Amino acid sequence: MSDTRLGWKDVRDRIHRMILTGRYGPGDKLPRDADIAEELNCARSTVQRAMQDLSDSGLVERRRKGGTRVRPDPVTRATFDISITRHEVEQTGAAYGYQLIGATQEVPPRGVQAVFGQKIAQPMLRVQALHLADARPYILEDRWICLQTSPEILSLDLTGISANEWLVLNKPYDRLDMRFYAENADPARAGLLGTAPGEALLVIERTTWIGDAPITTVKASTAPGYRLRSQS
Amino acid sequence: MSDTRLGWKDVRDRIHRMILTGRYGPGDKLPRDADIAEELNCARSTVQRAMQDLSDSGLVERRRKGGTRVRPDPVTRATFDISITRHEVEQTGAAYGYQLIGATQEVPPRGVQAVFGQKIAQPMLRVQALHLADARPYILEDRWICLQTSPEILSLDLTGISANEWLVLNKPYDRLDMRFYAENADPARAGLLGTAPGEALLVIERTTWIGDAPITTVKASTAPGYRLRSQS
DNA sequence: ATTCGTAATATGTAGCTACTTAATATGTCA
DNA sequence: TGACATATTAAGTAGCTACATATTACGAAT
Repeated sequence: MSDTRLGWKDVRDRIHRMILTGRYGPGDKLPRDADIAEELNCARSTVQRAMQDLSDSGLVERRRKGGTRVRPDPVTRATFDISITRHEVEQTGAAYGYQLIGATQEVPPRGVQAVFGQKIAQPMLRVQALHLADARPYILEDRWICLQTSPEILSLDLTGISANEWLVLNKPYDRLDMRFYAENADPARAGLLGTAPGEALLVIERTTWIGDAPITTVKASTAPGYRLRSQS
Repeated sequence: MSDTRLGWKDVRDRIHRMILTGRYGPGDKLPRDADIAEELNCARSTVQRAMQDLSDSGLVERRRKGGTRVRPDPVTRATFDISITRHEVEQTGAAYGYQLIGATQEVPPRGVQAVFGQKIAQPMLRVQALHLADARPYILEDRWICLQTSPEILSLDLTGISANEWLVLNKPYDRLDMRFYAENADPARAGLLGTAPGEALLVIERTTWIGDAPITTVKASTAPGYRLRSQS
């Protein structure tokens, strides 16, 4: 049929195109892997890999015995890469700056206790810091670090290394939870970010866990104009 | 060694844990797949699948001949599922409402022409609509639809079906570009969203393409309080 | 030394077999 | 008719072989 055999990406694209062109619509059932394999003259494992990929990207749903069908409620799945803030700044060609505002041991407020699912209030390390790009405020982070899982943080000089960077390199997480929302700058944050109070800020909240134990939660308020773009 | 053989997810978790515990740190080179396979008494293909997964999630980097190494610049990869707005609303248990504000043929402004990479200014269909949750404003969308790729949209009654939904079901895309940012509500949007001018709004911009041809671009201004959460 | 071609090597892919697992369908018995 | 055990089905996983491909490493020629 063809001089070159089909790779699993070819198979994936082929099925993808069939869905795109309406050959199969939302909710429709696709043939069994084995039949597609025969049709395309390739191995079932090739179709299986192709289908896995389509399933991962949210285009189809696969169930044992039930077969494969086009998702009736199509989702657009977007992925974002969030790297260490220093690298993010340096990648734009700007000079990175870091400024520690404060590091204190406090009992976290209700909201922070809630995201951690804590019952009893335990003191945590609160680190507030400002990331700069070409000496201009870039991201203001308000971070709470669990001292049970990261006691070593207390012996660190946080004026030199950002807690962000140290944690990413030394405390890899298991589970991650992210929230995005917009918030008006209060006077305090406006001052630190060098903007006017009331300015709309994109806020990125991240909480990381290792097993059931929380590691840290950050509220990163980005400077006005900050944009997050999806990969691919 | 064990009564049950290791699956590729077991292998993945095992390597993941080795990185978590510091057995291998950022930048470190991992053993060859074949060696790991022998070490764990499983097939190379099993290790390969495990490694692929770790690579996909941004934890390790793999290069032919170069081997596998822990990413020196770890990224946290977050995925978001964006579904049809109606489904999103209904899933919260709220009643969905849709209100068409206007549909006109216009030549798009510079900014829209730019995201589409258009050289010559061609008229497009502009659809402005409001999505409601329990009769309260939820998302205000300002959409531009390319008439070259979707001429059928002109014969639709957009008071009944949202352009959002029709496009997702009928014009699947090839490529997607997303931007997130925060913006202060201008008086017009504030009125439509039932909030005060200046309020911080989370804005989600999406542009979809089929091949090289643009399909649509939307600027979705979410009502205050809107939050986006990452999956898993 | 520098350049360039070639060999060596680790991952990537395809194909096959065999078996497992989850979900559906069916058939039996009350 | 309904409930429950059992068979069937289609995807999921593991193992193996063989070959492809991308890079690095090395060695020869200039």
